[in-house]
Amino acid sequence: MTAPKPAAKYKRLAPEARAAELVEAGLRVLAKGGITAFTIDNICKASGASRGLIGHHFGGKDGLLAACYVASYAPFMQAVAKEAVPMSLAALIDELLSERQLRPEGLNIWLALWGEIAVNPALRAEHLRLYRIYHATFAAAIARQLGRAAPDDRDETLATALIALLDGIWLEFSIAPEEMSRAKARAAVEALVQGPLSGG
Amino acid sequence: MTAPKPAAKYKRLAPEARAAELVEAGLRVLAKGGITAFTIDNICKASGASRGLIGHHFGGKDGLLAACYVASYAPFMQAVAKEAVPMSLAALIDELLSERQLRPEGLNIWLALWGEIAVNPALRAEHLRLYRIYHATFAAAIARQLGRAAPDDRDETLATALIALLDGIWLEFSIAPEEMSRAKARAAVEALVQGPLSGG
DNA sequence: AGCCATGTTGTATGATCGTTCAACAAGAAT
DNA sequence: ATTCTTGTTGAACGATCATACAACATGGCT
Repeated sequence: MTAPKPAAKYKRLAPEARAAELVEAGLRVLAKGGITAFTIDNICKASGASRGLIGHHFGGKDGLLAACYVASYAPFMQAVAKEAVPMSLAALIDELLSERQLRPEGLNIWLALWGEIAVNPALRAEHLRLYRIYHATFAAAIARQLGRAAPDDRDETLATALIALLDGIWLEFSIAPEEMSRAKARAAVEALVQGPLSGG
Repeated sequence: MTAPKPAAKYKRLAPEARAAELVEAGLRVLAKGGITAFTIDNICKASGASRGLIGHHFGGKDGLLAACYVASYAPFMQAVAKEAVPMSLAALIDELLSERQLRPEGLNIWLALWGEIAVNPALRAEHLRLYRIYHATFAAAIARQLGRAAPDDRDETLATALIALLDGIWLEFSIAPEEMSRAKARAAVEALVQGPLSGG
């Protein structure tokens, strides 16, 4: 018999890998229980890691929360910010109402994070930065749709309105899925958008 | 000299009056610090009452939170549900974007409550009940605007869209007041709404 | 003036919170 | 095989959390 190899007590990960696992666990916790459930204990239990790790990798709970925010914005930014191949407005809306983006779990996360953005200055700064990119992408797509080279004031306003509309839809979809389906969302957007964007 | 009247150690209130004070204090706490700050200690400090009172009047923290939700919905319901004198759609929108309704403090409260609605079944049930009234009022106003006696499917869809749009505007207004003013809000609503509601 | 129903207080309690940190071990380097 | 860097652990800590409850005080009542 060879000497029994002692089972490793834990797996050692590269910092980025461990950070990614913690962010994922944090998002899972947010999806399930909102910001109230976002505690060191819950996150570590969800991740299978020990309590010291969040402090070690993110400096504390707030650091992890900010990382979760960035991570949950990422899919939207990825969908939106393809500068090389600018999407049409219809494609942009389709993407944001797709199953990939409009998912109740993801929206619970957003809801929890929004509540914190309103209150947490560091998170708000990060939100503003990302929002402006998001808004600019919409404005550009609208301008393109209307045959303009660059967005004018009216396009900016439409972009604001469209983002607000989509945000509101996400909101209803998350708060009360009983009253907002993906089909209803599409119908709602079409009902409001076709006027200003086709008529000119 | 007359005998010095000993200063009363506390003021005794009728249950409804005390409950109202606690709800108000709870809303103030939510506005300032979000759901995270919604603690017995903070609320009692804000209200000037002692810690036992919340349990006594609401059965616990959750009971007070539900009461806060109802209370913060009240102004909207009041603005919206004037069945005796149905408002025009324009008046309805005007009211909801007025200074009386669209205030950043109030919206911080909504944000905090929304985050809980998504997670708290009791709160969600209450939300559904109130939302349906809200939605019906919008649909009726839209139908009236379009010269119909009762709302059809298209009016229902428009009501959904309009509510989502207003929710989204409230959201942006609350999260990032730097990017959403009352004027921008009006412009955004007009930009999207004038098409389907004037053209027919 | 005394009684009494009940609104109010504040301490006690146990659970849970975020953070810290010294000891530990994994795994690459040698 | 040994060394060394550093990712990881988990107990300890003080702060704060929600709740319960026995003692207390108020204001109306008689």
